[in-house]
Amino acid sequence: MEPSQETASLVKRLAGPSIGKAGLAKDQADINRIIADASKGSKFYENEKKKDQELTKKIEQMLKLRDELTSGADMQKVEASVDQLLHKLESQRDLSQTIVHFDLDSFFASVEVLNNPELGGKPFAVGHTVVSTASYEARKYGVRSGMASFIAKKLCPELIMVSHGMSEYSDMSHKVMAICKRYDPQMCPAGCDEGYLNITAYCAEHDMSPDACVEHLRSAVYSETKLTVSAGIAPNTMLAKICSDKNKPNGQFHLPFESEAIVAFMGDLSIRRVQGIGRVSERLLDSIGIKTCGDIFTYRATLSLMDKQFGLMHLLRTHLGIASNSVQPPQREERKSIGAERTFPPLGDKQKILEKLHEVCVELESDMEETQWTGRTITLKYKLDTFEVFTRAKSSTRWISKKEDLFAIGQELLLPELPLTIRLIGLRVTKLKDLYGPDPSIGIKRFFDTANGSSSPNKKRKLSASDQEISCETTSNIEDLPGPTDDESSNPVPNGLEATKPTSTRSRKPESKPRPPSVERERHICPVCEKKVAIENDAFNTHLDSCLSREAIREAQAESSASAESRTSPKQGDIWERWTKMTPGSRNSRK
DNA sequence: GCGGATCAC
DNA sequence: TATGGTGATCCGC
Repeated sequence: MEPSQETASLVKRLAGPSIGKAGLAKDQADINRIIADASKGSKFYENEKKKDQELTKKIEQMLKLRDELTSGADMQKVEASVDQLLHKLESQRDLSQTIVHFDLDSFFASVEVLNNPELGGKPFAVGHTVVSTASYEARKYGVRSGMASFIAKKLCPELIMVSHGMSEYSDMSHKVMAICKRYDPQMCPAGCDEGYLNITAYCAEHDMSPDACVEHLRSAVYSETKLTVSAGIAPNTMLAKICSDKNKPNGQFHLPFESEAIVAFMGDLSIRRVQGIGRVSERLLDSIGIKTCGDIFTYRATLSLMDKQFGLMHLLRTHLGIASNSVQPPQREERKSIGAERTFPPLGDKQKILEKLHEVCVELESDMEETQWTGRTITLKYKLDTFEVFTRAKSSTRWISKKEDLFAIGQELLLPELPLTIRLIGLRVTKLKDLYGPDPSIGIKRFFDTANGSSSPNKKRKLSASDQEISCETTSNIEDLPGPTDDESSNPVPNGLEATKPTSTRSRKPESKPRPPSVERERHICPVCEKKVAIENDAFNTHLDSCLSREAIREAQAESSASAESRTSPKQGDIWERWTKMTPGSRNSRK
């Protein structure tokens, strides 16, 4: 056998991001070999190789830095100071909430089997050029989500490819989410096939153990949809998510709610399993000796010296198994961007490329109209036939949402870059403004559409701070309340410095966790919906606008039972839209 | 504010 | 023959 040219890291990289997340098959080395061979020579392969080599170089530099930092430091002393931090973190551990993460088993594939029982027991995959979901039979061959279909075929020649049935997935997902909401009305969906619940109240009210509650949930989902779901039960979202994988498929896992057991559980857990640590961070950490969450403790002094590179606090919390235990549905006003992008066979002709840009503009306009957003900053994204990705952005003084405007700015950004051979074009709009209202003719649009427009004569006529105060203070409620009740978003890992000093020692219900000063944001309670809202950057304006509009809807409906629904529907829409649009041309049903 | 990178799903 | 789309965040400048 000829020795392969690839480094171990490249072979692993080519196997895709989902490998290493799940348990790896015993013959994973053979599988990786097949994947690398099938990829070899392609532009995709060359780009992956380039990225892999750049990362290797970055690691070399990082190790040099580590040696400099550690050689000049009193490691014992550093360790002692980290141990103090650990002690402080441990003292803040909150085991009072019961958090559940649920996850439908191979969701798309399971729905396909329901609709076409012939597929049962066969190796098949949902997707077109790329595998979205593989059936468990296909996974035995090494077929994984995100894998190019032609590679999946090489791994499993009998593989059946099935195209997406998005509307069916949509229906099923809605059903499942509705069932889960019975156990916590504040359920937070995390995509179409998973989500988080806080079942503390439900268990208390129904005098039920967490295990029984989750059994009940899973059996309800199965009896009402014939879909199986796995779940994890733990004191916070990070642990619950990890636990839901433990007895997959169709199982549940309950982590003991005890500090020692939790730290032991984390001890031999691969660092890759924790949210926010992807393939790159895995390699970076591996290079300094960290493979498991237990290794974080071993190398705590090094991590402390390299806080900037690794984010010490987050890793310490991870080692201890401490994370947010707050579960909240996403808020509409939290949205930061809306965009569209499309891949196509590589094009070099300027006119053809502009046609693609136009198509993207048409789609984006339609999405922005449907979801009632407008924005000021346009970012063009393009991918060359070499798979290299670039972005170019431009901020406008006007609110952009029409395809003509999108296209004009898109062209302005793209034309100076040409000539190029391009395989993907995308546009994204940021600096958003919410236009959501019950009726566009009487909605926010009418009052504020021209408010910030440079073309508008009454310039800067936007709802100012003093305007806010009027509407808010008359309802007498705007005051800094006892601090944020949830913070610590379940968002990606901050890979940077975190405060070592609590800003507050006040304890509160879901979790008492100090917020780093650098992240401290002012929040006020909205007089309408009584939720806390960031006050800066127009966010409060935006929120209040939409909230008042929703209030108007509710009053018009004069139907108290519908009020909760009407308040939450826009948020759900956002999440929904996020995954509904996962695949191009599959919004409706398959062909 | 911009551009590159990383990550989740 | 052939490797997705949406959205978020962070860092360095």
